[in-house]
Amino acid sequence: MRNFKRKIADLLSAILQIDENEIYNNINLTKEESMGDYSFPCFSLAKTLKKSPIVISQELKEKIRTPDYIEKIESVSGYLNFYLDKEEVTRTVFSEFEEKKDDYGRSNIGNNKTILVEYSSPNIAKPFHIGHLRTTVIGHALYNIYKFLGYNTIGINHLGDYGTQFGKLIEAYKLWGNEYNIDDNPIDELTKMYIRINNLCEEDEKVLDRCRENFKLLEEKEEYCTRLWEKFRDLSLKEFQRTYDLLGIKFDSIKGEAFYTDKIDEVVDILKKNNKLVQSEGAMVVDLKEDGIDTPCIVKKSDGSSIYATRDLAAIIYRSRVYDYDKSIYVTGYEQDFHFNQVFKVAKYLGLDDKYINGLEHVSYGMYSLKEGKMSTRKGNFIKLEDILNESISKAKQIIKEKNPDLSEIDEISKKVGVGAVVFSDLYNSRIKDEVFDLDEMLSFQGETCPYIQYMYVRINSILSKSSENVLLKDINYSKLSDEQSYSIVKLLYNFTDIIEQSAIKNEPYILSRYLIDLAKSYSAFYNKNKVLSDNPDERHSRLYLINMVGTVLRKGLEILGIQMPSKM
RNA sequence: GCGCUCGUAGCUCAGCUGGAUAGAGCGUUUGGCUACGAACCAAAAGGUCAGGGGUUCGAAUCCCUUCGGGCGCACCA
Repeated sequence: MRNFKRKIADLLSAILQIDENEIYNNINLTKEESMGDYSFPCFSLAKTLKKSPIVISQELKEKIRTPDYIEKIESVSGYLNFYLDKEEVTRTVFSEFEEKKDDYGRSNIGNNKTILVEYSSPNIAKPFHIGHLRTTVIGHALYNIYKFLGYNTIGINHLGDYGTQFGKLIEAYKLWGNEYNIDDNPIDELTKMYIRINNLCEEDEKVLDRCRENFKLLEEKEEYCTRLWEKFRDLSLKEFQRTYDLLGIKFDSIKGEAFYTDKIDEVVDILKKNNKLVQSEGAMVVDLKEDGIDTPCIVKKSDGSSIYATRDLAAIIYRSRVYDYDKSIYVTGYEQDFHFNQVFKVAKYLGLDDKYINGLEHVSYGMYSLKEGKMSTRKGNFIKLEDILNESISKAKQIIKEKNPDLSEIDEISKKVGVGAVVFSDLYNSRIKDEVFDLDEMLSFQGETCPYIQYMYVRINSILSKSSENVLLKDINYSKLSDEQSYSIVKLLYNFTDIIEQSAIKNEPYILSRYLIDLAKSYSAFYNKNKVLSDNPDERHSRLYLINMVGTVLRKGLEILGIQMPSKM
């Protein structure tokens, strides 16, 4: 059994006659190595036991028969500190790795439950800009995290391929179609048209009405509009694919909002049947006052066409039937908090099993802004993601040429390093933080960055290939790994599964990112203090095994974040 | 106006369900390549945790309040 904290909780529970889970929750990891591995604060017991915390901890210490996995127990000013036996911990970690190797850290707590991850979801005919970076990389990382935990995971790209915006584009094409060459350079040209039509709409309300009318025609499958829409869609998808290829992302399902067009009638029917649909200012809405939301949710606009929310509701019904999901998360910016709040409330009235409703979760993240201000496609104020990735790749290439001119496969490696740097920088902070786009910071290769992790891995690799020894578990002398640097690596490795689980519980990939930095850092400190290829065979074997583990976890960890590990750089 | 959210070192951010002296990276200063890759390591300086109350043995963390930033509040997505 690997859970030392649990063991300590059981130990204390037996003596104190307190529920072991309560004790388990009160046991902390210590802050510093000098205070041991785990600590149990005795302050809350003072009242019931009518003794001072200091006395309690001292008495506890005397009552506990120190088990063999614990080196010593100390009572320090009201805390009971447990020092685990380092060899025992190391042995536990090593034997687990020996058994699982590349699957070290993988678990099956997901129990094959189905989880849907909706992410990326760019808008057709608009540039794939850095604003889409977050949903794309956070979603992809969560997708991999859940998969690693044994969930049946489905990645969904819910394209923004519908809505009034297409009415606008169709109108623009009608007006100026012959002025733009959308076949050669689709997104750029369509964007220009989009900006131009938006300006016209602002000047002239009648143009906006014609745009809405176009969308209504599209929804009614009118031939001209549909054909045009299909063309825009195909051209855009082809262009987006280049970015997805750079990022190495594939989806299990790519369906746009348009896919749900013929499914919105059912939504309307169900809501009607459940007496939830009311007329308001010409539109069909669901009143949500009872649910604590003042603004009603529009299901049909006054012209009878559908709206974002309607299509999301249709998607919920569809996905419950097709995937029978247990959980369904939506990775979008927090400006959509209100929207999803509404949709999830309305979803309660669709007559679906509670499981589908309770499984809905909006995973939101902060905004990207430019130094010049907010990004806006309409104002032409954006930076294309593809450009950033390519810039990072060429920067990586330049550095590699400088530092390692003889390296072969330089293009492949530059791609891994360059793309990794951008992706990682976006996965390094908690989702909710707003970010001001800073190219220098994003393309930084020093300090807490992806290239730092990759660099540590590459150095591990180079040591491993220098020694051709195949170290077996029986060759290891655990006493050679009790120094501060080695043991702090062991403790980090011990935590790997827990870190992945935490990332999933909070839907926060940064927990994993920061862990990988910690591990890389602690490897670097170890490396500077210990010679791996020591003349002493016991030392050499033990260290080789240890650094092989570090390398494996670093590689696996980055892979889960959606980043490739180079073997040289 | 109402709702949500954020405010920690010069900058960018961690700080787990409240626990011991608030931590990293960048930047600044200093030292380290005749040990396996210096995209590295070691060390120093740098904080009234936005302000004020409260709960608690104990608060950056929980509650209230003020201030400041961001986002949202029906026919866009």
